[in-house]
Amino acid sequence: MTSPRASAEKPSAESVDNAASGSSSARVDSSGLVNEIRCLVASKEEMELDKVAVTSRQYKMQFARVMETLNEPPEEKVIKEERPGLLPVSPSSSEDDEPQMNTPEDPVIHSPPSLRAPVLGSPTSIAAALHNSPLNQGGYGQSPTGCDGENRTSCESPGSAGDATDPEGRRRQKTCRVCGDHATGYNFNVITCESCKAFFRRNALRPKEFKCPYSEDCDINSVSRRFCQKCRLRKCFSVGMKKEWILNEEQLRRRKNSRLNNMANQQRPLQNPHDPSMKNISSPVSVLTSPQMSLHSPPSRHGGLSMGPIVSPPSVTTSAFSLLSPTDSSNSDSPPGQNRCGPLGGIGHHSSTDSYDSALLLQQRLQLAQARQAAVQSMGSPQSMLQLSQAAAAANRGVTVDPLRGRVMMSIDEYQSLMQMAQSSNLSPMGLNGDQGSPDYKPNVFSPPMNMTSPLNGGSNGLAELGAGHIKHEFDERLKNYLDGAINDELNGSPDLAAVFGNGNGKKDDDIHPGDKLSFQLNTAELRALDNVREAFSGMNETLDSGKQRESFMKNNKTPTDIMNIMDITMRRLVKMSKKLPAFNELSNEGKFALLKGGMVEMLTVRGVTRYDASSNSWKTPVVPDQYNVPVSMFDQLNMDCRDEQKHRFMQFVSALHEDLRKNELAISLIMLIVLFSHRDNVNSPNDRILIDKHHRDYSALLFRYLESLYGEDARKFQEILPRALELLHVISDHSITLFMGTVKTEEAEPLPREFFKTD
DNA sequence: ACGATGATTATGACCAAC
DNA sequence: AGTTGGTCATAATCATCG
Repeated sequence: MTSPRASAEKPSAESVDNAASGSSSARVDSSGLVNEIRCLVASKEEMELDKVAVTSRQYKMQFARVMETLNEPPEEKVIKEERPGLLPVSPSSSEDDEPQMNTPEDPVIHSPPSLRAPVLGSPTSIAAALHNSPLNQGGYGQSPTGCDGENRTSCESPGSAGDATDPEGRRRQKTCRVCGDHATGYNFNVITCESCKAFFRRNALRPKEFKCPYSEDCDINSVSRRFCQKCRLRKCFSVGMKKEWILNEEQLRRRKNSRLNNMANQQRPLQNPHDPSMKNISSPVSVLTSPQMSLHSPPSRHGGLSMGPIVSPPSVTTSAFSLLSPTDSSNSDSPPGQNRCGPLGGIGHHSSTDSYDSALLLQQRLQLAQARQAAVQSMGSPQSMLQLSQAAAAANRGVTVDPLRGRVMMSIDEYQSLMQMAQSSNLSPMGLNGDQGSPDYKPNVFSPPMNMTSPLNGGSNGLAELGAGHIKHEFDERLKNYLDGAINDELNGSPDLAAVFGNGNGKKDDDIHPGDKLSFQLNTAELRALDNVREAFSGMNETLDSGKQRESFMKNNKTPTDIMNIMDITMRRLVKMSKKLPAFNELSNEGKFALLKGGMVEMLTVRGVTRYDASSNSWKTPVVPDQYNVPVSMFDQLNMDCRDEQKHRFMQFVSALHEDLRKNELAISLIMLIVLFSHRDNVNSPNDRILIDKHHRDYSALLFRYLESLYGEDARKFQEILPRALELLHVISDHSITLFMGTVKTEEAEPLPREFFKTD
């Protein structure tokens, strides 16, 4: 079912497509490339300024206007102009304000007042909307929809907004992982806003797919989220929201019954609830299937548990501690006979893995809870961050951490036996008493992926030692999501973190420096910077559901034209990624274009290395199903004058990068940024050149610090191999321009890659 | 063809329940 | 204290009628 409203609010797909793909006749060589990249740097909202056919010239003028607005700092004006939004916006008043827009074709007028007023009131609002990506939205007060009259809770005074010194301020500072709006907390496994939570709940289980009116890669922010349901829903899934956690009919029925039950009980306050004769009368639900047991714990979270007394702490910050002490268990906020006694009613079934998870989970939650508590108490202090990192790292080692701060439900017997099992293993419950666990423990949040051989531990890890290799990959993912969120939240709230790497606002040169007194432990600014990088690259692996590029991907025998179209996907995503980088946004427009132009092929190549699968001698990608890989033999179809040399260089580059590096997404992301910021020679502006140099150094340092945090002294070996690898990369890039020459049907190839590769 | 009206749909915010 | 679904208000479109 398509939303009439959504379609009405959408910018014209046609105009956007025209703008995004550009007019091939209008583009010539580098100027065409600039236009192409400009189209990508600008988002759909920007295209919406005028509903006119976008010719190249017109678009340049639009772009100049948009860029003017982009260059203005949004916060001040947004607050000032959106304060009136606190008042309810009546249709009449809004019409009075915008008579010139009163046309059904105008998408703006069809938007709710929350969008209309700021957009029309000032172009700065557009900038605010564009700045509202999860990355750029530094704090609570920046949301353009925050004071629009609809979102009343967001309309605090400027002084109170984003005040990181009080817990409430920190809570408000959470940003939705889907759209970047103000988040309320964890919903379906991910920190989201109310709106995305509701959207997900309503649509995640829908049998029919939405259709994207654009090109399947819509940018989702607090403004654009309504434009494309499909991309919004996909984003929800890609950030880790779990449809399995939406209550099913049975669970809803129980919940309803429970409510009725409670209401009935409240209406009979004088009746003795312990009177067995009353029980069956007052409760429509049998005690044996009391919904209280499972309401907040969908099966997938706790694996479902069988008969026996259960413990159901409502959250990690409260009941997790009470679980530690049997005497405290009586403090459960649930009435006796509900949470602590009685079965679950047969939802799901538990496996040994689940049980094991639960035991570890309890410990790890305790560690995280303590660390979080400490972090809240002394926000931003190195100690608290260290504690948080240690707990997170320990959890990471265990891998089976359920990322939820939700409830844990298990029988007391089960809990005790599993605690014993866990304690008898090497995973000591460090953090509870300051013990840092096993001797080989190296505190770090960004531990290498599971499949990464660490020089520090000789390829083993805590989990393997525990014989839990069968634990599902899903938990790994959930752990990552949770840690990302938890760390980000804590960091976001820290008053000491004003100097965030790359945002140009108070960044201190000494924020990142090897040889920190904490040894290889990453400091807060480094953690934050890595988080920024991770966020920026978060869209790179999103699945591709339809579109021309996907069709190219799905072909069995891919032609060079298909290869170009496939590259187009990555190119566009790389532009999007760049836009999310505070460091990139510091540059002038020309500087941005120069970097993208200069670094695109190199970044593509680096990306290609990470996707290279030696066993099948092909590239595999997460954006389409596994079987649709791209064989390296595709080189054989390319320009015979240079294809063999290029293939050889590529394979050299593959072997030049250590396997550990290739498998580490974050490290590869950093390398790509180093590559991106290594093209200052193409830039004229002295200011840009200085900034580019600085960011190049910063990202290089950050990569080394990151590797150092993983491998200690051994990180130097990576530092030694990188220069040669990057040199090789330059050669590949320099020789790539004619690689597709004479092999591509120009009219069928996407324009963006055609700008980088001569086709005829 | 046009405007008025009610129905339908999607969204977002708030809230109670647990 | 955090997360869930329910509920309501709002806005936009569609269908119908005069």
